[in-house]
Amino acid sequence: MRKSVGMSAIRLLVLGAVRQHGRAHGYQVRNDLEYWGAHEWSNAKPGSIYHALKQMAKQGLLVAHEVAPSTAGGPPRTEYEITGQGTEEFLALLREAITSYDQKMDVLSAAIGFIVDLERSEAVELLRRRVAAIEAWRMAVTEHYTPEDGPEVLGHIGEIMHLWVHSADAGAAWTRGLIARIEGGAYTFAGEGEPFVGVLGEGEENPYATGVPDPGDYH
Amino acid sequence: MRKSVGMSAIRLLVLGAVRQHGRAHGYQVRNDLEYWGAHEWSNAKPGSIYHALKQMAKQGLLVAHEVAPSTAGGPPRTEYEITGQGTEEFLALLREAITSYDQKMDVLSAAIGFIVDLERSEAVELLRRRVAAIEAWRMAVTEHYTPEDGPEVLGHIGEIMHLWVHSADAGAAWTRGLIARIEGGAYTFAGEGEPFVGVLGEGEENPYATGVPDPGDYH
DNA sequence: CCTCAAGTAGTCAAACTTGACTAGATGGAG
DNA sequence: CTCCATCTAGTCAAGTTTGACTACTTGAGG
Repeated sequence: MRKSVGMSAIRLLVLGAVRQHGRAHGYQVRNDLEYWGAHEWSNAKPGSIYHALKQMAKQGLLVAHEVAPSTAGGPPRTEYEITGQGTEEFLALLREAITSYDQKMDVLSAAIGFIVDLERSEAVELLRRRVAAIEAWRMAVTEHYTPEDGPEVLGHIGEIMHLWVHSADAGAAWTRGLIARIEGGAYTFAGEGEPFVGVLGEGEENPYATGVPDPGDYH
Repeated sequence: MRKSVGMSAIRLLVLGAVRQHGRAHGYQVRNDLEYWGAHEWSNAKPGSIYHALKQMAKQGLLVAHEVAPSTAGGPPRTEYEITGQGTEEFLALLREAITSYDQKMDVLSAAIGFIVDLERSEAVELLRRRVAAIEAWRMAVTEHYTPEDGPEVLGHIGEIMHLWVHSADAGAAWTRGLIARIEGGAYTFAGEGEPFVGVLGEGEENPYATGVPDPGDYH
């Protein structure tokens, strides 16, 4: 039994991308992630992607196939295939990412991208647990950081807590909305026929590759 | 003129903590950050803190003084003092963190902790710019990711965008609230007399050191 | 006086991230 | 035909983060 590795958006993204293709090389993963806009909301940069592939291959979650020179220019490429253990890990990461509240939006975002790989009922169940987790966190944190001498003693430092609670509430509201949409029949989940295709076909162009400026540029 | 280094919560936190003391050793910084709850909402772990201190000393933002054995047990310690360049960098980081919208809440949180180091009018001005930046980002992103064939074509992937926009809106709302409170006279800013003391005195105990479980534990 | 838990201060290797870089193939302009 | 911009696919060194570990001191209890 392998020790579970810490949550990270890249592992989930890369594992999920390889899984959707069955077999994929790094550049393909890189393109999928760009198609999903993952470079906007996560640290999905080339180096991290190739590193994750190698690492997970070493850990037995993927198997690496050495493959002949590229069919479309550039250096030869290595293809990766997901293993049984990799699939287990993927599902574990996915469930954990949806359920737990750790205010890392990149992890949640990655998980939303794969949520349809679960069955509809489980997705709803996990999202409900998420809401409960957020509420529990909120309660613990407001109780703990409410000084007996009144909130004034915190001064402006209290604003930080306020920010976190505010955005936890926003996260909870969004989650409830998503639950409602899913229960209302939106999207196609596992075992419900023709799944939504979230990957680019061969030679298909990516309409979202460029154009959204880096958020950091807004100032 | 030194090239500006990428935004990171640790650099801002550590620089600001040293600055408040005038002169501080690593363990002191570590304690301040814990007092502010920074270990809850940022990667303020021992290794990162000591690393940041050494790094910034190497870059001339801090000067390291080798100091005699600890006065209170444990190994000898190194004290750090902020330089003129360090102060400049601190203010630059602070202004940048408040103004720009990069959806990294840890950076913003750190900045809020130091916002009273600016003058009230500048704080308000920067926060207004922040709101504008969020709105600009929101507009760019909604326009760019709205397919001509209607939003259905995105499938569940569209939920990711929805999440980001939702939390941007929450961030904007919180920022507006903060602006209102500051304009309403809350808190004590630079040049307004007795500042709020955000550091622990010698031997004073930290009421918030433990007790809030890790967010990841909620699931 | 001895012990041992708790506090003090910091180090370290392993893992991860970043951004720039390499290097071959294709295809269109001149 | 040649040049060069662009795409393909990936590597690499430098920097950063993590969590476990070390080593020393104090002080309370027996």
